[in-house]
Amino acid sequence: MLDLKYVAQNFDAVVARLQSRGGSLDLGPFKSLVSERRDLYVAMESLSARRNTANEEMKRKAKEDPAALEALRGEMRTVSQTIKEKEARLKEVEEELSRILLVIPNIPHESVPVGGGAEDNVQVRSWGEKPNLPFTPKQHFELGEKLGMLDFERAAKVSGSRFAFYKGALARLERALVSFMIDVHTPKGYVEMLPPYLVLRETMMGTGQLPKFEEDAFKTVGEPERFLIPTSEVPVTNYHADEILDGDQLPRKYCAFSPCFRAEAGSAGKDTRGLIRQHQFHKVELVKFATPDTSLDELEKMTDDACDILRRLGLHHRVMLLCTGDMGFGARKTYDIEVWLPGQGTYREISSCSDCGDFQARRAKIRYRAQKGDKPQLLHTLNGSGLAVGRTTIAILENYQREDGSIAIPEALVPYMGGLKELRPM
RNA sequence: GGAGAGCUGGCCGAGUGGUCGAAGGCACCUGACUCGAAAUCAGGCAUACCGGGAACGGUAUCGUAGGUUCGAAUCCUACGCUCUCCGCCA
Repeated sequence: MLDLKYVAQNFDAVVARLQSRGGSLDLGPFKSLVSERRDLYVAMESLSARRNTANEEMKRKAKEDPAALEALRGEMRTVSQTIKEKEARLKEVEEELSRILLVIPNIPHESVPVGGGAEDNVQVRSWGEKPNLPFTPKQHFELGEKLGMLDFERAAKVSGSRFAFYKGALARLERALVSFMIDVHTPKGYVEMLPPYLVLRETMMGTGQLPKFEEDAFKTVGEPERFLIPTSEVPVTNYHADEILDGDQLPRKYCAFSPCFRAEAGSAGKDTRGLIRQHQFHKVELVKFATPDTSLDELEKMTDDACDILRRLGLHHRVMLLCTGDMGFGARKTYDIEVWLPGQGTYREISSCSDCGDFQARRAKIRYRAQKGDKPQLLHTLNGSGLAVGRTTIAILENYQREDGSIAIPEALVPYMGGLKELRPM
């Protein structure tokens, strides 16, 4: 959420910056609501001040002058009534304002290239090379099914489309990747976290998934309603909601494994085969809480921490700086890491690392105190996949495939696989 | 799910209709004392918004939302959360 005062004071500049993200932006009656809000506050405050002084008088007159007390009581009755009416209107105005503010995306940082979509993203670096496979590489789902280790048909029977059963050594590989990733991150200062997978509406509001993207989330029935997390960014970022952290404890770094649940509304027909786009997948997420002056630097480090996993697995990848039109709702700057998939013959996103500035912190009320005695101020939140586990499994299948359909296991994972060095049909 | 107790400032905790933004303590900051520190003493110390150059003044906030009242931390209603006991359960 953007700062009300900031938007009001820099209205045209803000609108211009937001339009670079593309899409429609309707700030509606924002400006008139802001001035009405202000007028209401002024009126209410002077009425309240009047009531408070009258109450002082009444305390005294209660004993000395019962007649005057009655007169005052009558007057105050109407004053109180007026205050209540103004209060009611103010509530409406504020609700309307926050309805508007809550669906405004973050303002892109000035270092973000302006562009309309993925084609305007800028490659900032790459690592490794495409593997030189002397045969026509297969896609991961074909490899997985031939191994007898991926079963989409039975998953559809049990759960509908966009689900999968992993079996045998491939299930173990997914589990091994989780442990491996966490073990790489924690020595770098990320505190391991196992978060709740169901969260309240206000938690989804805090990180920006709601109110705008409700159709993307799975929701439980019954009271209170809860949402299946689309990423552990949601519970972990909100872990510090309504808190004031000490400046000398920043940055705080967390690393959380969780399944992620996404309705994938609006992606009908996209990536329908295989593991690329499922309703449920695993992710190891990195979350940081940083001071405003360090957050961009922390974003660079976080992106590199995510890349480190791919380097250790020997997977060729590139880092893309997203343009204004391709960034997520809460981000002010985002790097996507794209891994090379030989079977698909394309790069696919395997991680997305974002600096959200104070956008989420304002929603979730996460602040810090730079020095003892200083005023609390909003901190900056960052999050990034480190990595999407299912897509890492895909990358291993496609990059380490052999002509006979077996899969070599990257050396770094062998200890996590109990010494197993390859996947063979079961 | 049932019964009971509770929810007050960074923390602990007093406060049952006006004198309460809220005693006292801890923590923290400043000053005195000290070579320095500890101890002690004095003072300060919530957040947000509005007005003001500032000093300062105003308004709101005692789990949340309503209600009663001229006036609510205090009374009433609902809800949430925490703790204890019982039941159930991986």
